[in-house]
Amino acid sequence: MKEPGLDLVAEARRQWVAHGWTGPDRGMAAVVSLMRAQQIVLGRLEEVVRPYGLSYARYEVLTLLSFTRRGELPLSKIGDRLQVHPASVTGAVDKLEQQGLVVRVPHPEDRRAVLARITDQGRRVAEQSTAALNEGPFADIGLAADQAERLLELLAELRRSAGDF
Amino acid sequence: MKEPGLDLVAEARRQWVAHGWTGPDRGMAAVVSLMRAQQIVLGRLEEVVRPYGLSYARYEVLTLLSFTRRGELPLSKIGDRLQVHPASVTGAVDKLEQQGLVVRVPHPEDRRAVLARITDQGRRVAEQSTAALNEGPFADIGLAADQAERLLELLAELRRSAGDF
DNA sequence: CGCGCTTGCTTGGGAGCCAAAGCAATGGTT
DNA sequence: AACCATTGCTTTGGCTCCCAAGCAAGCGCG
Repeated sequence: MKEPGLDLVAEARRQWVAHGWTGPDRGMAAVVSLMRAQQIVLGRLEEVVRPYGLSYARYEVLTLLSFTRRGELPLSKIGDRLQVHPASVTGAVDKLEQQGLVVRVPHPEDRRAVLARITDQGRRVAEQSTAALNEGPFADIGLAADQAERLLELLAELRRSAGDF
Repeated sequence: MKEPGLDLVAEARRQWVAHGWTGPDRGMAAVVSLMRAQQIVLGRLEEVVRPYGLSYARYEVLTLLSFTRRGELPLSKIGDRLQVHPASVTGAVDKLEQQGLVVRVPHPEDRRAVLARITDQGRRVAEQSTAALNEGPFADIGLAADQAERLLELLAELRRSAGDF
């Protein structure tokens, strides 16, 4: 047994209140919950996707490409859509390229830009890993459907108020 | 202006539905929201805490220590409470130690164990950074109080069903 | 007693993210 | 046409997290 039975977030919140920090205690608890939940969920995703030789970050890139008309996108667009730093995109594409799931091709009009294009093998891997995610973590995130929907709304509200869209 | 006005999560969900993946689309959207929200929130926290020479990870360690009776804890306990890998704790304590916010002292009974003890300076930094967080991100996470509370509950439920406690 | 499993920490390596700097190509301005 | 700010990508370096391996100390069992 390694289960302390205690909710660490509730524990932290009690500390906050005990120190007289009532008010911020709610936000603190929400923040800590968020971090922890993300950690758990991401762990699951990585697990599911690993057998396909992917990390979740690279899975996102691959899937994004598979959704585009021509299967290609400038790296900058990838960064925009996925909300990650250009350097991260470079790294992900490097790895995907050396795995043969993507190739870099020059942009036909803008010689500064580079397109990442998904390969046939890349498409196969994208399909398979998506299927695995759809059957696993995406099918059940540990909440009832209406709860998941409500969570989604609250997170959207949080993101909205942070200017995410 | 660089605001596309579009919610990228809603966009992804549309793609899912368009591909006939209805059902998992909800979980997918919830997961992606969660990741994005965490990214946003963590970014805020790092920002607030940086002026004190801390990262959020190290802030957590420091605060945890400040809450204990004697201001010290074996590294293993820190890992348990914060739910992070032992190697991460070693790294965080290394850094805190070289910043003079913490010292390593031998465990009086178990010679394998090492205690991290917060220093006076560490306490000051912990206080100040906590105050900053309490006035900033913790006071307002971008949701009304009842919404934040509801979010907290949903995340707790998610964590619970993942066996987090 | 002593062998062996467990526990506690550290080290080394991989991967991700970000910030800042460098370089090339663009494109608007004068 | 010449200039210079902007854009697109890469590189380097810092930080976090994890895994796996290594080593020391504790503990339990025959």
